Amino acid sequence: MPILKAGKIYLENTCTYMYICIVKLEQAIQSTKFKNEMHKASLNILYTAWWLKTQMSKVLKEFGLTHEQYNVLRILKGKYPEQLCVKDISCRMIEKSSNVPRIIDRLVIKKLVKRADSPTDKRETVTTLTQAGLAVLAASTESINQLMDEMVKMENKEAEQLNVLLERLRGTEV
Amino acid sequence: MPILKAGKIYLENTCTYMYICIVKLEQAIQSTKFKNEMHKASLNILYTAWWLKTQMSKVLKEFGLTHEQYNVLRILKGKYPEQLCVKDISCRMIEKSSNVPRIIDRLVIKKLVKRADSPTDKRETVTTLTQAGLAVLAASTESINQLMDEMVKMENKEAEQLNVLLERLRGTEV
DNA sequence: GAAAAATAGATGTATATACACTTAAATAAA
DNA sequence: TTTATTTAAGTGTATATACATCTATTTTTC
Repeated sequence: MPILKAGKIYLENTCTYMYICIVKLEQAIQSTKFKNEMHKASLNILYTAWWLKTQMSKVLKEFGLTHEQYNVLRILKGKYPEQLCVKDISCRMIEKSSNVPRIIDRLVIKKLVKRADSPTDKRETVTTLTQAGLAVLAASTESINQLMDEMVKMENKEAEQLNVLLERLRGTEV
Repeated sequence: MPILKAGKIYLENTCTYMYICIVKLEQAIQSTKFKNEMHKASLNILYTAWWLKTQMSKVLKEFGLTHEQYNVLRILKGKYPEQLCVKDISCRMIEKSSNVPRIIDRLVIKKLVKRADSPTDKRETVTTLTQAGLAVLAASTESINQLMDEMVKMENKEAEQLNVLLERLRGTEV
């Protein structure tokens, strides 16, 4: 049962096309022999993450954002209009070792966020979205959601099952 | 049913300990509201990939290797003693946009691979593992396999199911 | 066979990652 | 209260990513 045809999709928001390309892991990394299913699953996760990131980055580029900058903006939105310090942003990042101060630097230059000294702790700096930041985030999120809907056609039940298995892989008791 | 206790594991190969830490996605990225299960699954994949890479990188560091350098060594091993040109390595990489010439540069400096001009096409350069490269790869692979066995305790059937769902997410007809 | 197009790889730049180190401020311990 | 420890953020460096561009070949087309 085909769930998505390879081909191009049109993103109304940015008036651009994206090309969807469909490949099995074996084709994608030109390998057929895996130590076992678990080893194959690890490579499959790494490849799928790269694939997701690449597709999303293409959309975000239209808005002058990188994947990590977008992640920071979304975290700030989650608590808006509250101001968040660097460590509160860091601990919510998907990739924990991201260098949040420098990502904020670039967002400040683009005037998408404002940085200020914390009134309660002089070591901390706090950051909030600007109006421009809110606008760019809203528009880019719309395109990202559209991309996801077009790109990933998966039953809700399957996605649930996938979440269970990923938690299980990481050893979480679910 | 607990499948893995959080705690430290001992890697005999490098005589080092690694700490295993178990967290659910909601804890890991401090978020409980997701647009839908599919959106949650995407974040879960990105987070799990980062988690896998981080754990593996800690082991590889003992051998002075990065995750990408290790990937190139494994690709070369797959065809050893055949010499591979840059594009043949690139198309087998998990992350396709990796800059293979520069990764090879660093492996040449470490004397883990040899680079030569291709006899058939003057544009190409071909690369093979050195004896040192083979040795480092064998030792590091042993540690990586040990890590995987300790870290990820998953039934074969579950891993199979995970592979099916990841292919389905990417739209591959399986 | 000569000109045009395509390909392989190298190189340059901005951003990000991973990790060590520094500084200033807050907290804990003496 | 003075010192020691911890914490928050920023800085520095090597490597990697994501692109764009350049050069030297090879292949295609006329």
